[in-house]
Amino acid sequence: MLLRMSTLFLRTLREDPADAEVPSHRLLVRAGYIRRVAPGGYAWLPLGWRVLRNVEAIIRDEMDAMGAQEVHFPALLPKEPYDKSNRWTEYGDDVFRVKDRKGGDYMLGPTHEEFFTLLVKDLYSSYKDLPLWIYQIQTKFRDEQRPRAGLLRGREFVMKDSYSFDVDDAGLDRSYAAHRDAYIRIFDRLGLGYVIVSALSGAMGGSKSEEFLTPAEVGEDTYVRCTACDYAANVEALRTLVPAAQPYDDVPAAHVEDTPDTPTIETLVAHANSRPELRRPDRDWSAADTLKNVVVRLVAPDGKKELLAIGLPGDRDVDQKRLEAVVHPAVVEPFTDADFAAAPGLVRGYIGPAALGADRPAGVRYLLDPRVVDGTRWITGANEPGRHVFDLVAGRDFTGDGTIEAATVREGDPCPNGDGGTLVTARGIEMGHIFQLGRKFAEALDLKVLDENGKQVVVTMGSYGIGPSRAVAAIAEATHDELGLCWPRAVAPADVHLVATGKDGTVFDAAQSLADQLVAQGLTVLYDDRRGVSPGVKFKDAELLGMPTVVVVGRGLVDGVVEVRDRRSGDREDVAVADAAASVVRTVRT
RNA sequence: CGGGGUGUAGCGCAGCUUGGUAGCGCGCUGCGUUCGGGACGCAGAGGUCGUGGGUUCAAAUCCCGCCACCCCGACCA
Repeated sequence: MLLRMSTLFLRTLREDPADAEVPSHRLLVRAGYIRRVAPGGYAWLPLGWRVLRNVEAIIRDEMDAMGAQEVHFPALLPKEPYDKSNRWTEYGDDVFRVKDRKGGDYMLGPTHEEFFTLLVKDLYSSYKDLPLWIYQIQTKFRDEQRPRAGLLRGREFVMKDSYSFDVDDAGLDRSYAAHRDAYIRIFDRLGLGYVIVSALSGAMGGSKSEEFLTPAEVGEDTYVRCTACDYAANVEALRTLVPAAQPYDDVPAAHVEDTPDTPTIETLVAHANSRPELRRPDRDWSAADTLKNVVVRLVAPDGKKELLAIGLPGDRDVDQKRLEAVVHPAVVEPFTDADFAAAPGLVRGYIGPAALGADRPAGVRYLLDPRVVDGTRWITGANEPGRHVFDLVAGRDFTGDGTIEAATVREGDPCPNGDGGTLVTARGIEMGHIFQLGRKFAEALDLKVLDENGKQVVVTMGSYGIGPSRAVAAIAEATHDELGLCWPRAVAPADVHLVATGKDGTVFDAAQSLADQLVAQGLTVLYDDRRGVSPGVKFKDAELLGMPTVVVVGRGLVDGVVEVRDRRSGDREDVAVADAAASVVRTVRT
């Protein structure tokens, strides 16, 4: 394949586009790989399209190799199957909905669990047909609240989604493991670093799930990993290490104290430490000795509202993102001043478990941070202004309705494996997500097969996604340098960028001849055959466009050499013209 | 949805405070020179100044409304 710069549909920009912040977005636009056509929607230009197709080819290759079969669905999907899984409601405003001329409801597919399930139900009815793995590479639509960073978060994007169908849980485990292995091979081939982290299943429901994250500053996911073991998790899915229950026989009975003007944790701690009779004998009070109770309102997809109180150590906050993830598909609304005014039982700044215990206001659910185990003693609100309770013991003086993982995660927190390791945090781009769905969709849509005893059994499923369009951005993000893009060989739009410099016709003849030889060897060559364009412009473009190998035919030609450059390292080497083709082919193939 | 910002030529921007016939750089066209690190000269093409209304002899500029986009906080491949 030969791409000629003189006719390639490409315009590189000398300056950064004003609306692009993150490097991948900036460079992909500047280098003429993509153009924005709508918020969260991009046109792929020839070079960008080639990269996307290269990424897809690697994914397709590994999916086929593992034994999955490619199919393709419409993006325009009817409502009925979504009603059965309840997702027509659950998706809320996150999807595009359209009506046909007869008023029929449709959704632009954000993912396809229901339809794969129905297709299998359509055709299969025996355990002998399973396991089955089918996938597609398809355009998905989500009405993101805020598209950003170019391809990293679009409203229209490309996704490879695959689905596994098994007759039992052991089969699902095998299907999940097979996909996990295939994903590892895919990300290895794409040439970018990744971590596999435990994740929440979120909108998909189901049990086990893991994400493949590429570490990146601009990533939207925060994850933790242990310094001592291989534990890694999205912060949303982090399990807090639960301390052992503590004895409390020698803890005095809870006592209410006047604590004027202490509406915040800081003022409360300072006050407690300033009163000799309240001081601890061994050390100062700290924020971690207080129990903070935060009230929020949950709104379910069907509009039902519920009050949720969260009790957590005062040195931590409620992490909005973790909370939303845990209560999904409900959304979280703050509890406002007006709400407090309407709920006299809840005194802002002084809410304590007593108000949330047996005689709490109707409809309030009270969940505790996992660290609030039986026997822990707390300073907390007494449900009236300026008063707090001391020595309130969990399990003795109050209990919650359960626990909730919603507190902020900090560097240095203990690893949930309890091996003494501590957690460090980092950010990453979600490149892939694999789920054990279980029987949720099969039950909703009545997908059953006969087992070997002739009995009807519900099929168990997994779903597995990779975002190829996001991967293009993530690879650009991970590999670019200050000069421009810098593609790994596996996905580069061309193997070689061949630059002819000067005005001498013999230079262009030699370059053309070299291009022909490389193409004959099966390489894709991006040939800068533009006449009258200065060498500086061509070199800058070559660096911006980011082919892994750059070959310059120019002033060295009179001495019988061409220059071979490595884009990433910047290394340059002169090679005899006669050996150039063979040398470049060797470089590309190793 | 909350907060901040921006809409002027294909791209990046100035002009707006203080109203007076729309400008700069890049890119683009023609001719000539140049040719290994974003060359130069000359001559050109290209603009409903986001949009609707208002004030005024006169609006990119002042006033009111609307729209769009970008960035920062809560969702997902």
